[in-house]
Amino acid sequence: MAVTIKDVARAAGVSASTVTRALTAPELVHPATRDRVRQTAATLGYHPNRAARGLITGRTGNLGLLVPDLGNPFFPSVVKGVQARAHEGDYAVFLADTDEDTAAEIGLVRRLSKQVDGIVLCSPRMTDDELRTLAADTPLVLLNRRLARVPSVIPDFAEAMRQAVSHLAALGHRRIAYVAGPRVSWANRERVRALRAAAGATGVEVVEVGNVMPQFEGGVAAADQVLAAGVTAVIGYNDLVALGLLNRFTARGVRVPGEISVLGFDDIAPAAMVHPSLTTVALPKEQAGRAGVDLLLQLLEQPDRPAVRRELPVQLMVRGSTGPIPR
Amino acid sequence: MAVTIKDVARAAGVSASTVTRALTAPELVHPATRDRVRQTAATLGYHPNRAARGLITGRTGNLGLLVPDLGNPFFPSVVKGVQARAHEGDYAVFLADTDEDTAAEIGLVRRLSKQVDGIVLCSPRMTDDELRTLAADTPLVLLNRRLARVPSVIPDFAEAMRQAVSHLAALGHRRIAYVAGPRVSWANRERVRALRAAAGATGVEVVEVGNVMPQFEGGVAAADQVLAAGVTAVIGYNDLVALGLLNRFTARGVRVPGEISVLGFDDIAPAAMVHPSLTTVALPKEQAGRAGVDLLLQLLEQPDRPAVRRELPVQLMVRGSTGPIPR
DNA sequence: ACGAACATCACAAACGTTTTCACAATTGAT
DNA sequence: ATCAATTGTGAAAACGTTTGTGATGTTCGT
Repeated sequence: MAVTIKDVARAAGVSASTVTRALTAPELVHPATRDRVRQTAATLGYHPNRAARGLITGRTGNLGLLVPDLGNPFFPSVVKGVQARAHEGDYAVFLADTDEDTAAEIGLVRRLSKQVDGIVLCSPRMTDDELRTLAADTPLVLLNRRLARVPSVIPDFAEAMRQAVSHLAALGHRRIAYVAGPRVSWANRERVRALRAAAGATGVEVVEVGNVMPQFEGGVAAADQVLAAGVTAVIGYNDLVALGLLNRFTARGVRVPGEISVLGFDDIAPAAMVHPSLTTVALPKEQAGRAGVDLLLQLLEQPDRPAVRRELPVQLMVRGSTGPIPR
Repeated sequence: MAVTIKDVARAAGVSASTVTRALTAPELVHPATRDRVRQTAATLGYHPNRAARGLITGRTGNLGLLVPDLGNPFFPSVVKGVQARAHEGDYAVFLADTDEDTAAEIGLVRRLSKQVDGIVLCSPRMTDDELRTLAADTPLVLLNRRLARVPSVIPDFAEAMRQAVSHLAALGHRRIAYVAGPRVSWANRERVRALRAAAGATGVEVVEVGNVMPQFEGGVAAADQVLAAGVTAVIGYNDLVALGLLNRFTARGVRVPGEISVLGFDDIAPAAMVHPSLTTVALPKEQAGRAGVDLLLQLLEQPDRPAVRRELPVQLMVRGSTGPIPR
């Protein structure tokens, strides 16, 4: 059926091993035969069978990517970045969605790990120990999560919160709310810490409102508590939560930013589609995906190099949902 | 390193072939040895090497999925459905994003086709002929596209437009605009046809406004033309376009639905997040993904069965962006 | 009690590569 | 002119499975 290496060998009048070398180790064969082999391979439309190659080399040429929820536009953006970089390196990408389910997460990693050379884990929900166990078996890179001795790429949370809080402080806000994401989310804990630091430095008081799912509905659910807290601004765990807040405020007739300012995190597309548009701290999503693959490919080439930790820049996007405090 | 079939064979005191049969053709081995083999395989944590298996069986256990743009929330939903159904059937999924690029689309299919048993093509932009050529080489299932002799799953466009137009007609609208999507989009052509039929049957006049990219920006760009066309309602090619229209209308101070009603297509999550929320025709996204995999698995089992064409039900979601005509 | 049919299993070949090893031919140094 | 080193190539083994064939022992009908 498909054209194999033997077909090429026969057509070019050489042995199979020469064909292999002509294609993968050009310096080992005579330039003349190399060109001839490559030529016939091209005309015959030969492509090496990756399964056969993988069998002997132990490499699949595939990467795995796990995300907690494709329904959050944040993750498709990351996926795009991963795809782009992976294809450049001639890797294909297995994608799996864990639906925010920790158990499913571990199972999927185990399953994937047999079929890929390495895995990019985006915003994993599992514990540090579980993570470390997996990292011992499989080359792993973490996105939005930091763990000793495992390569990771994370946004600059501290700077992000500094920008957010400075912006609100400059508008006169002195008492703000933070709607927290899932308790198991490392990113949430990190944001809280960064927020406290930034708020402390600026003399802004922070009220924390319960843990919600990192979704639109979570924001809707938290909105009334936020209003009851007597604050003049609120920062959502992420844009979806902030959009939920915005939606509920509008539905209740609370003017944004007239009566309360709303600030998000991520800068997903819908943030710019609503009215008022959402002020948010933009995280480099595609870039994070690309960086993740970069680190993974490095790890595959030099497995015992100390783990790299890459921190990505962030940028506050000032839009319509933040304004001066009510006077 | 990893535990192989020989390890299991040795531990169970049988030959490798017996191990294989105990696991894949249980009726061929004695129940006692079958159980013993399975038991030792389990305790040793044996999992067959898929590359090796693929080499001999010619099957990879992998599926490919191509989508035009992960940035449109419609597609992540489809991806979720595909994933879910594929994992049930013990298949893993290669995902690729073509970025609305026809050339990339063909290249990616060719590349993927070597590594998968079949491909789900979602809203492909290539021509019928190109599609047919590919379908001759690789098991293919089409989503949102119909083509003779190729299995496909499509929403019931005719019914969708009937529901949309009836809704608007009942609100008194007699002259409406349609903002068209990409000219190369089969779905766009199909929607136009269905819209004309529905409008003709209801006595509603339709104004078509240029072809735009199926994105938020496309809707924003078309909004002013729509207003200039002197219509009382507008249907967007999809929700993103409709959200763009909505956004621009709001920015210009045009009241929705007071002065103009807006209707979308798809029912993506952001449609319910904006204010006013977007009336739209919901397409079964996850279900479409699942159905696509269903058809693909059928095709793999019975390659020369006549191609199935599955039509999925749709549902108008009436929300805040449509209302009675201005009086 | 005898051969046919069957059940149960092991052996070996095959899948398409890569890689090790060895061999021949050529080159360079003495 | 001789030997060592180098270059270019082929044969064969290996990767971990599945599957065809055949061997052995058992069951059954007569």
